[in-house]
Amino acid sequence: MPELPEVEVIRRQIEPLVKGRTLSRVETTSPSYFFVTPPAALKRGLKGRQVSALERLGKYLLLRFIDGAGLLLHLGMTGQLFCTGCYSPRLLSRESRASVDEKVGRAVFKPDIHTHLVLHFNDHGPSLYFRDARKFGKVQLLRPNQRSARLAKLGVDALRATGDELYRLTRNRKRAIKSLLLDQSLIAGIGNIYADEALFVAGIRPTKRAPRISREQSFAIITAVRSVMQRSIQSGGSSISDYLQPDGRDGGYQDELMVYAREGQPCLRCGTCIKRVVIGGRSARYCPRCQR
DNA sequence: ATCTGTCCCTGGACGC
DNA sequence: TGCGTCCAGGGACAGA
Repeated sequence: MPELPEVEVIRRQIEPLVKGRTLSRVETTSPSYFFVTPPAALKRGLKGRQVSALERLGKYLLLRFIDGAGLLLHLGMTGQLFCTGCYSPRLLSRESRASVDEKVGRAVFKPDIHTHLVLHFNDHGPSLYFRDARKFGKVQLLRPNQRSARLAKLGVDALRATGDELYRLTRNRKRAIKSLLLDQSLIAGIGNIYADEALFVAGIRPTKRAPRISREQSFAIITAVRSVMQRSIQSGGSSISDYLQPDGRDGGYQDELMVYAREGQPCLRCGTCIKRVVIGGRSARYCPRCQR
């Protein structure tokens, strides 16, 4: 599922592709929970707008237009952004998602029933496709100077958070450290994968209560968050369930995971069986020996 | 402030 | 092989 590193990989690939271009036509599926802004209003509001930048805020993407308007995107759990012509062997697993391009003999993405938003540009260059099988994603059009309540709630970006900040956040809060790391209003961008991985690297058990985290441990956690995420961005993100890069390639970080999705398997450091525990309704994986 | 439960949704895992 | 059932999981929100 897309967390900060995956969203950042997407941003880096898509921004140069769309910057400076003007939207000509927008296709959508029917109104649903997915569309914070109803499809009809989206189509009206996007047409003719010129892209100035693609920003990332936590796990959100904000497509900015030169007049100050913006298109806010959240990928939820299964959201994917693709560009025209992207291809992947994985796209072949579902016939509806892709067709084999006869000329190049490979699986090229083709919009299907789960492709809820398509952005076409007036230069007839590559289009942008937002596919989301579970519709946990979100699309919202922000008018010029409209403040987004969703963005306003976000805490400091995970790549910019400091050990001091985390230490301050852990005072006077009784929750488990894992649940605190997942709280987007405190630190934005950390999801289940990177919370588990960072806590492993920092050697801290996810169930540990926030007030019991020392200043030193706060620094260790933030350092781990940063290193794990930067390494993941370099390798193209974690292709765990649905995530693919916009050009269709798999990420590489799923092969470097130490605990996430490794429940029941031996710890790669000490051989102890990786355990799973539920914290705040979300599962957490950890090594009982390496993490105290 | 925080915790719990509910909802949104569907593919994949699992049992028979 | 095939069908029914269960469930994960980010985030918004309501209610305790």
